[in-house]
Amino acid sequence: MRLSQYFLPILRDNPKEAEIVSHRLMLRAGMIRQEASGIYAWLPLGLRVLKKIEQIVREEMDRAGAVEMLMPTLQLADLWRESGRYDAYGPEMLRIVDRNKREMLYGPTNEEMITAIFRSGVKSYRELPKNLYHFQWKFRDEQRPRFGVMRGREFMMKDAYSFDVDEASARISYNRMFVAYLRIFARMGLTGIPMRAETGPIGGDLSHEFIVLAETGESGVFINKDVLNLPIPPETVDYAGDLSGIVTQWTTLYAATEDVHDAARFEAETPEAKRVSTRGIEVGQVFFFGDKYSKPMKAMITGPDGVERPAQCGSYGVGVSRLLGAIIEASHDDKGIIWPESVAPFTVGLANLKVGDDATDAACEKIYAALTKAKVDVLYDDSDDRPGGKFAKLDLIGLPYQIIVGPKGIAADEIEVKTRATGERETLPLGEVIARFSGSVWVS
RNA sequence: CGGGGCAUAGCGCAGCCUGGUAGCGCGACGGUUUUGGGUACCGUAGGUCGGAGGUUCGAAUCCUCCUGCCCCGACCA
Repeated sequence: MRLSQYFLPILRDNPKEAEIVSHRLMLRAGMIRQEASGIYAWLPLGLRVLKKIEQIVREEMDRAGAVEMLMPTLQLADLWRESGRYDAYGPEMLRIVDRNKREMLYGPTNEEMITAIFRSGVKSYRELPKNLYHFQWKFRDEQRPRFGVMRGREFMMKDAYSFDVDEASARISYNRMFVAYLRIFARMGLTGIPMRAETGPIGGDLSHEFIVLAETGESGVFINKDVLNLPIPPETVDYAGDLSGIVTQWTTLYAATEDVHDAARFEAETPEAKRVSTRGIEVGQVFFFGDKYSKPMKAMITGPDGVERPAQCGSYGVGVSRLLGAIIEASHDDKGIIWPESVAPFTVGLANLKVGDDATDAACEKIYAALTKAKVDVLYDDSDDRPGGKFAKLDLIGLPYQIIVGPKGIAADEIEVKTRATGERETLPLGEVIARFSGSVWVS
């Protein structure tokens, strides 16, 4: 992409409304624009990252055996009356009346709808288990939106719903999601730590929140720091096999948010030197809730014994739009964002330091064409901005690699390649730069 | 939802107390400079002062109401 054709409204000053670093950087880097309190337009650069995150989640969900679909944002109030939640949900739910005076709502979640869909299509235990998911915008009319996309009113969420014949098999479904979540966050360069969460009236041990550690996080957390070094399940993990060993490994060491924190137990289980008390951002949650919706909504399954029982269900959320904020909180410096390569909006930023100089222009065009052909995402800064401005802009938007082409370097057949994360620079001849980034053996 | 604040040019702000018809920095645009970590100089454009009403000869400025936004707390993916 040529910057001259792109839409990248960089802000040089900090907008006064942005308090925390991820919010400031997203506004300054031209990723989002606020349209109303807690509601954002996703500008081209922000949308690219959102899509990258979505794709990682999709790949891991599919790998774990879940099936993608798409449910609408608007739902009928009557559906929510079936579960009793229409009245139970407070003013957080945005209620809408259509032209025919039908009561509707902008969905804050989809348990009711998925249960209705499921019950119309599945009747027998032979068709189970099932896990259906979608990516969709949700709306919760928060009393106090803040922190940019980390706590907006409109937000993108991946929500999955599992259906099983009994609790034992539901536990297997739960474990699959648990393992998939470990991989999802790791692929984004985050350590998503599963923590004991409140299970509400259902009880049991099948509820975990996945938390990314960050000083600016909204909840206090207490962990045994060894949990940070546990192994992430590999891509080849067998989702058809027994995953309970992995789940046990990740749930044995102490890790809990302040709501469920048990100080006495923390101290008893965790050597003093290993105790860490910090803050975190919730980026996902896995939850088994049994027949909470399937029972009142009569989503019945006939078992092998011929008896009908409500399906045993769980739901599994990932805060997709919130993850942008979480990743930036975890990965930035005083110059700007440092994107992990897996979610970066572009892999390479190509800076032409002297647009109009024949040799520099030609070298940039050659690199741009070669990398584009090799399917490397390149943002080519072909503007006539000052060199200093280009450097600052590339550092701000945080692309993993910068290829810097100027007349001085070209004269010596030297092109500078800078790695954003480390600040490391090396100079290479043009041919090697192209080979390095377009070769199939590229090592980052 | 309780408490506190803000609203003046694209962004950040001054002017308001003590009414006299709007200003600064950055950015944008046009030049000069040909430049390797947001360069310097010259010039230009851009604002119904959030909205409505009121007081006054006269309101960005004083009064009332409304709207939007932010911060602290309670609440939350």
